[in-house]
Amino acid sequence: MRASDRAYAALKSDIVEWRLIPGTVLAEVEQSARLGVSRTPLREALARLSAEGLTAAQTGRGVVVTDISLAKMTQLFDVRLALDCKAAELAAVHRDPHVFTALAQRFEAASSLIAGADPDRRDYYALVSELDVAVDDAADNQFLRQAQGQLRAQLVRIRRLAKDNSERLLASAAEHAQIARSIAGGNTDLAIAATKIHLHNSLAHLLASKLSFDAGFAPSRKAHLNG
Amino acid sequence: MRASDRAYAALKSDIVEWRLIPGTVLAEVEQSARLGVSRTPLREALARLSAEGLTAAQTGRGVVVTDISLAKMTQLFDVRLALDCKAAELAAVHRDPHVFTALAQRFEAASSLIAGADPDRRDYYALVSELDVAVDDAADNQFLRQAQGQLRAQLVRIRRLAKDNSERLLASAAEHAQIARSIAGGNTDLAIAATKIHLHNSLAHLLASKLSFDAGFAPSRKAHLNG
DNA sequence: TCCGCATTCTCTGTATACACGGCGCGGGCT
DNA sequence: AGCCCGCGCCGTGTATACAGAGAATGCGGA
Repeated sequence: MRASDRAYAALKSDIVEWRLIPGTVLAEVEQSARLGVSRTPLREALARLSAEGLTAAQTGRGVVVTDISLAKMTQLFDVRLALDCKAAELAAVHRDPHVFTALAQRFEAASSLIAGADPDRRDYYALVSELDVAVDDAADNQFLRQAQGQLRAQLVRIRRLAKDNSERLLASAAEHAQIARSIAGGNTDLAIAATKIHLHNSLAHLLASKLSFDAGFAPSRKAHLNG
Repeated sequence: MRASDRAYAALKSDIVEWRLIPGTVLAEVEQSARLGVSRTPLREALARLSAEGLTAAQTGRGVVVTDISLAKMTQLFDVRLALDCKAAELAAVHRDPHVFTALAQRFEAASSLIAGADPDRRDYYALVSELDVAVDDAADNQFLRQAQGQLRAQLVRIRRLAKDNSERLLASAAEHAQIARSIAGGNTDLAIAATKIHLHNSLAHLLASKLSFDAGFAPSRKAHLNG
């Protein structure tokens, strides 16, 4: 694997998992030393991250990890609403029914995943990713896939803010199961409706979590600067 | 201005204006010599172009200018339908009525622009861009803006394939006027409907142009390779 | 004559050295 | 004592040198 790919993957992982918090300045020499690559591939990695919006280039001061405001989360979900609904619509037309029926069944049995010991619920989120990939594959649209990819990087980072209690996750699983069943049935209207429902509930949950997160943990902006 | 920015702008211009046709291999040393920059900033420019989908990195053989198939045009407009409708919807909510009323009036008087001498209709397309920018500004959504930006780069290139006769351009102007008036009126449903109409007609026109273009000018794939 | 292998050549990927610019700090002047 | 100017350092932006990998071509054998 190329050094620039390793640097990109490492930085992206560090950002979405909050090891590098918003506001952190990513100096080239510092990061290249930390990651064990030279400045050239690191610059390529930073350019890719900036194109995805995970970092932003500040004139003279290098690139900084972007922050996530309430307004941005709402904006993100506005675009997700448009893209995910279109993806669900296209997938419902071109889908292989067996694939989505199988996914629906796994979501309907997801309570075992959610009840598991892992506090990060990796098994459950892996299943969600499987559905995302299946929808992308069925939609078969490279532009849609590309646009979705950029949004999902932000989304994984936002997810860490959410208080993922079992209650919400069980509801989320049911919503995903509804989406998968609708796509399996080839019902575009239903697939779109189910997607709208899910995104609405997800955003509502995230906004509530973000409010309590800001209130309880990082009330001032200073906490973002001493990374 | 930075050398990487100049290289990016020059290459992007060369690609969207068909001076570099699809299939052309952009070797780093060759292009860096042609553009008068060194390989490092050129690589950054190529990376940005590849992220936008105007070029694609082929393992070992460098980056090549991507081609535009009928299927890709349809895919592109599927995503545009989702994003432009969402943009129109958001713009209709947050708009400044005066801005869009003025734009609607200019589109209604656009026959003078279309009747002009310029075969490329730059004045008219500049007006279209003004509307795009106004919608983006009114929608006020950075993620939407980012996704739109990537699609529009492809679109400008596709536009060059279209046989822009006065008839279609007059109809297009009327459709844009309808969109602007709907947004000015704050009517989201109407703005979405007008956008759908316009995109449908645009795609139909482009597909017809592409068919005759492929049939009359580049029937074989060889023409893409000797760039 | 055709297929396969090896060699060579070119191109990418990476590292490093250098230049330019901005920002901060310290000293001097008012 | 406060403000302004200048010097120095750190940071990015660019150029270039080097190494490794992949593809094309040519030669030899079947």
